Amino acid sequence: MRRTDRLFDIIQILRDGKLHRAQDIADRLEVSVRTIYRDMDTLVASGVPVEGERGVGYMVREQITLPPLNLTPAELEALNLGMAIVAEAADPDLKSAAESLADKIDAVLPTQVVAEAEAWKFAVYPFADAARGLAHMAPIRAAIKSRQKLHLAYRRIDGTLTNRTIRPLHMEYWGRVWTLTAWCELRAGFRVFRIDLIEAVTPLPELFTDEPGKRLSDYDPHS
Amino acid sequence: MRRTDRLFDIIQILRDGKLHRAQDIADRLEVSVRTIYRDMDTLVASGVPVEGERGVGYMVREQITLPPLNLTPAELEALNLGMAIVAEAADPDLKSAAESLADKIDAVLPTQVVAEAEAWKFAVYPFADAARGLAHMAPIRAAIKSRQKLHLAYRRIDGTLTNRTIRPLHMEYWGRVWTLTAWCELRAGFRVFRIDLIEAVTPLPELFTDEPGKRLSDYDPHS
DNA sequence: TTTCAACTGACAGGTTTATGTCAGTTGAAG
DNA sequence: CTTCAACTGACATAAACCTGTCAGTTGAAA
Repeated sequence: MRRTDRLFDIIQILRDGKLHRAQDIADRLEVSVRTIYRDMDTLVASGVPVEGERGVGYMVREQITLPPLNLTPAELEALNLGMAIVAEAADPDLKSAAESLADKIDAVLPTQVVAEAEAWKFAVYPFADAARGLAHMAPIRAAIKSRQKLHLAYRRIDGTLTNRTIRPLHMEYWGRVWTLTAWCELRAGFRVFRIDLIEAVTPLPELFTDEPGKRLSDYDPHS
Repeated sequence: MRRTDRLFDIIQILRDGKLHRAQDIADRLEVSVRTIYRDMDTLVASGVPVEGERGVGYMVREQITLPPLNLTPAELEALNLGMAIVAEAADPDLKSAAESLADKIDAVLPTQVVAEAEAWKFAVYPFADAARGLAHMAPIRAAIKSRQKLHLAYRRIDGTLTNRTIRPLHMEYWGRVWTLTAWCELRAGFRVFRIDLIEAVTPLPELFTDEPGKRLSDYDPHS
């Protein structure tokens, strides 16, 4: 984890909003300049808003601390996802909070609670490998909802690229990867795809209806 | 990432709820039995409910698909965290959903929306390394809220173990690590601690009040 | 057009991590 | 008490990853 530590340190150094030369950072962290350049690559790829200018140095584009985030009804989808992730946390409070949700949904959010929750803000940055494949999730989610067929370019683990037309049925999160369960028209059977291995998603004009044998409820992973 | 792929494959194999011998899994994935035993360790440590019985084989304790999760007002804290994480996603829909929250909080959640959101469920498993340090978050959060001093046993990156009494002020998430910003009584200054490097948190009976110079609003990372 | 510092590619050495092999032990069931 | 297969520890090798060095190129500003 030594490298992770250094990436974190670099963010802390840049956080002051001032200009920093790679050389100086390298000296301070006792690594070579080349390593700093590589680290900067990683940070940029991870979404940290740092900008390097030739002949000048590095500086963060915007202040790294974000305003407090709060929540809304219309984003219940996003919330559901968030809760699934939070339930993953080892923190027992958060875990049980996320797990005891089902029966209280239609209640009102008292504004008073909101003020309390402002006690902390989050400065959140995506880190590249965690985000792999997430770009496909929006069209997939939309297609599940609208019952729209999809065309997938899917790269199997052995490297083979396959093309399929599918009926998207269900997404699941497995802690490391997301999967898409679908009825595959080509193979005439249910298939589970890893979303991070999908190369391209193309929504097709064709819609699908519930047909016996092709519904999610017909899918039995035991068989 | 080859190993990650295999861990995922193992989960898929076990998912059928049937009995599997390490030997068979090893053959199928073309690795040695010993490697499978090591993988099983990792999966168990990551919270996958798999059980091995000597002389028998491996089987998952419960079905891996969970019922749909929904949300509640009382867990606004958990939600806030969840949204922070969701905002991290590259998925533009989810991102904007999470980002456009602030002004709609006091609204009601119409039950109608809820039904729609049931379109997907999540099977969520913690994976060990992501969870490091999360165990401390509950007491820290509680202490921030109740303005209670904390005693920290903190291991610096160089390995040194230090003991400090602090006023916990603020938690932040940096994509890789959580930090705790606090006023350190020992050093009489603001310090930022990485939560994953905290060895132990002990809430002290002593409370603290806002004192000029020791409040979060007095903390200026630029200085 | 010179200087500065960001940036890139290639290669080599070192460290860390993953895996296989081997030689055991353990607990349950027959 | 024998069998089965989960499990453990130790060690060696192989693969992956990280880092430094070197020899460049590029873009902006003075």
